[in-house]
Amino acid sequence: MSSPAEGTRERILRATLDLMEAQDGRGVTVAEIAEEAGVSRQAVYLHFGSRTGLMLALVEWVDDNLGIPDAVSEAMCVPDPVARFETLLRAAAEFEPRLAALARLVDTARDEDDAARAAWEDRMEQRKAAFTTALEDVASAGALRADLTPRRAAEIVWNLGSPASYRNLVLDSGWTHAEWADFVVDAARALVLAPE
Amino acid sequence: MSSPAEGTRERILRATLDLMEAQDGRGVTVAEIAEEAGVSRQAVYLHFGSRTGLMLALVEWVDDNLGIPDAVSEAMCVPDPVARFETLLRAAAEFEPRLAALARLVDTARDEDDAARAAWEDRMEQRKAAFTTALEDVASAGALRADLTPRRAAEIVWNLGSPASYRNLVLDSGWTHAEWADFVVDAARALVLAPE
DNA sequence: GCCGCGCCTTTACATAGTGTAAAGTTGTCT
DNA sequence: AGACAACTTTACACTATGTAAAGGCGCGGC
Repeated sequence: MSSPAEGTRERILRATLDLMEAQDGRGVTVAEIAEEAGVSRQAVYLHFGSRTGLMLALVEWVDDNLGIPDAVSEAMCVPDPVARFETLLRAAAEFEPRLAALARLVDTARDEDDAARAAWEDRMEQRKAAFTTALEDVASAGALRADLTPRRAAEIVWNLGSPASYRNLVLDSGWTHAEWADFVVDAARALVLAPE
Repeated sequence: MSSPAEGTRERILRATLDLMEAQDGRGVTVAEIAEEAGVSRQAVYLHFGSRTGLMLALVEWVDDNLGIPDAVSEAMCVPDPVARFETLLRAAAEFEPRLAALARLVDTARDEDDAARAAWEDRMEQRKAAFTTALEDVASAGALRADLTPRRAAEIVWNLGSPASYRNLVLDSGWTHAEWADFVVDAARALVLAPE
């Protein structure tokens, strides 16, 4: 992990994530990141072009290094559509804490930066798409509430498990992560699945 | 109440709100605000001390000028506790669009500014407190779900109707405001009220 | 050996926005 | 007229982002 093979680029990305988690995503400057990574400030610009470029790279890097694809493909193996959907949702909820600081940073940046905005919306869209697919199967099995389309149900579920929801309930209202994850799954069940 | 001082102060606040709504809360500078209000940049600092001070004043000003207290006290007159709670929630949902741009600005600022953070959290806390009170009456009437405290139920409801939820579903997912408001009320009913 | 090249450092500078300081202007009240 | 408050003007300090340019240094190939 921390072998000499870890290049400057990785060191910068790791330093950024570390600082963000330590400072809860607040006011992390390029100079601080460079110092934390033990490189010059210019090295950051050489690798990422700008603060925004760094953040976009970070979003991708975190996605690729947090095991999210694994968890998703594992969830896909569950045979029953309803159970599959709930497994997927729970997996998403599981990753939320690690994503929270990142979400906060990008969310702040997207107010000022169109590229960051686009990248973030793309990530969120992928998430909605994953829920939509899972919920199409749920609908085929007749287990979706009659007045909802899979897409609309996916938007409801995505909202329930979004970084914003995590922030509201865990970071700002003092819930534990486990309480929040249970709530997300229960609420999704109550709101988008057909009553039995 | 109509001294020249009040006039300038109000012009600045109105200009800030106008610019925020026009630019969706993105990158509004003190210089722009001053120009829009037709005053010097220093006048803003004379009145509000800092950008943060301006935002805090704006939050209060908007609260006092959007008719929110009226709507709340009106909701309080509904006799049945459950109907009262739902009226309160619907009133809150009704004000969300006007609050959304403001929420965005303050939400961005609170990542970097402790005073803005505190002020915003205070407002949100008041909102949760209002729901808590309403839900205590619901609980007394035996209409709250058995496994929830009024406070916890209030947090769930507040999250459902929060600026973050509005942003997720209306601004980012293309729901209409009416669809969102209906969803918030229906979801609150399903999640915190006892099944009949 | 040494040349070139990629990677990084150092230093300097341009720009934008926040916030402070201080002197000057203007209208109003007495 | 004179005092006062509100506001303007000008100037400056500071911080953060981003750009520019020149130089150091190790490493593989000739």
